[in-house]
Amino acid sequence: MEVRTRFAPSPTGYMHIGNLRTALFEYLISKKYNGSFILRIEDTDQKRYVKNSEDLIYKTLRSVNLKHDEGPDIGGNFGPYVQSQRKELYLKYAQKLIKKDKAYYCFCNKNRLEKIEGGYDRCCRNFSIEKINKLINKNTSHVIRQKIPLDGNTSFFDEVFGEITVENNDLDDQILIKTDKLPTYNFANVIDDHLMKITHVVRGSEYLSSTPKYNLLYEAFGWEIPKYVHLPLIMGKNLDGTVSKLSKRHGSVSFEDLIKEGYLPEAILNHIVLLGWYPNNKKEIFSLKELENEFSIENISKSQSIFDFDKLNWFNFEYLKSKTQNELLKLFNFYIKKSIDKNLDYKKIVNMLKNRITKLSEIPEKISFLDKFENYDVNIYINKKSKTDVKSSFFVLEFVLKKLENLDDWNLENLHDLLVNTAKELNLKNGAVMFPVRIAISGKLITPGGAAEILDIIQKEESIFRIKKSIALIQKMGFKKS
RNA sequence: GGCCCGGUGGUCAAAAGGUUACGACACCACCCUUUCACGGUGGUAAUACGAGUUCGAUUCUCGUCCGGGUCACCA
Repeated sequence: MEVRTRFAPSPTGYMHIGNLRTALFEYLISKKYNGSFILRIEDTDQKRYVKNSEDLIYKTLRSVNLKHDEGPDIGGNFGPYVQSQRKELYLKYAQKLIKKDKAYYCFCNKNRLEKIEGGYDRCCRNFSIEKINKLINKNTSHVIRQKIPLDGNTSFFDEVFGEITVENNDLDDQILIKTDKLPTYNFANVIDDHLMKITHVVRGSEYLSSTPKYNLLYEAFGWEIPKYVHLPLIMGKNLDGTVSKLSKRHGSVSFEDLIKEGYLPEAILNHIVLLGWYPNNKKEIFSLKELENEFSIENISKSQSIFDFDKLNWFNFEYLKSKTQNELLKLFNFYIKKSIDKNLDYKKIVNMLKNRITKLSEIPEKISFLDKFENYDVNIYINKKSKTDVKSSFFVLEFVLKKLENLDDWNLENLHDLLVNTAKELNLKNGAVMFPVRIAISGKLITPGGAAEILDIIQKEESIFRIKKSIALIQKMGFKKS
């Protein structure tokens, strides 16, 4: 039998990282067994519907390369793939259940329900046919509820968690069809999964406790029960140290937020696949193709995991490192433009930034000094290791300035040599020259890149200008020429 | 609170009765170095607790504790 999995997001406006991870696992399971990955939109809650969020779902799946084989946009043999377009179907099946005495009409209004303590009291469960007909003829609004057995227990087998048994007593007569005639999530899920021939129901473990009700439904219909694969939850750490289901208060937890922060889709995917699954080897960096081969249901873990931004940073850094200069140029372009107005060589900036950033959003702040030169505290010239102070720096700068003014062929190699030779000439450590020059042209104690690199990027005219300015600054603020 | 699930360093996690308890991230130190990074080397740090089963428990059983999930006309 063909393995079929489905990703069934609700169009609520953003892609939660936990949802994406579920989609990933569903995709991987289908690929692992050469099966199909189906996309189904679950829009039965008209109140929460956010317009155009289907587009966001498509866009997200595309950007992480999770291609679906069937779905609203590409069709398939089991459509329609949007639940609101399947409305009549659910009602029909619910009525079938009523005939089988596995479901019943409930006429309780919300007011009454709210007053009952301890959940629904099953007051409509045993209404006579006459009474029901009368109420329906009077157009009394109603829902359809599942008729859960009053005693006994229900077991199901989960591929990750194993056998789980609960007392039927603990299950409530959940609503199948709402007053608006649309199905609830739990009901629509069962119907659609069966009709779409889904073999593996993959979802977060928050659904573990409602799964017995699913089984009862499948049994009532006489349908084959799919394999359940419940995934351990992704958690977030709260400010007070406690943990809870990953949500907005934990920071950026939607895919699009993470992208905005400058994380790469591949890095995000790689990070979340390792949250709840582990490979048989010690490997950590996986391409999607590799995952398709190596993924296995047996290696899904049971315990929840915390979404760790440090680790994500590391993954992002690793993926950034593996990019070519051209790829980086494309990736960095937008962020460099944010803080650079001048016409500088972006390639050089990329080279300088490489290995120095973990996420793209760090770029603007890191390189703004290339564009704007601001006054600074001259005390930053004092450095033990480089054996520099304000006075020595002043001397070096004046010395180097003349040499730079005479340098015609302004390139990285020549600049580097010039500085090294200067140090030799003055009988100083390299650092004693590099350090003050770097500060003089950047105005910063810490910069990405060294003196030669920065000189090369901002070019001769600006370099000379900045050094002169720095010399003047030292004279004015700290050290009087003797 | 009832029910369900889980519990190995700060985080992710390997070890499916016998190990000096693997590895990665983070952290720290040192080396390299032109600041910061990168890179290299090394280090700190864990089986929640208590009983049992066993020659021997991280591993099996039970209890306690802790954590999480769920109890909607939301998904």
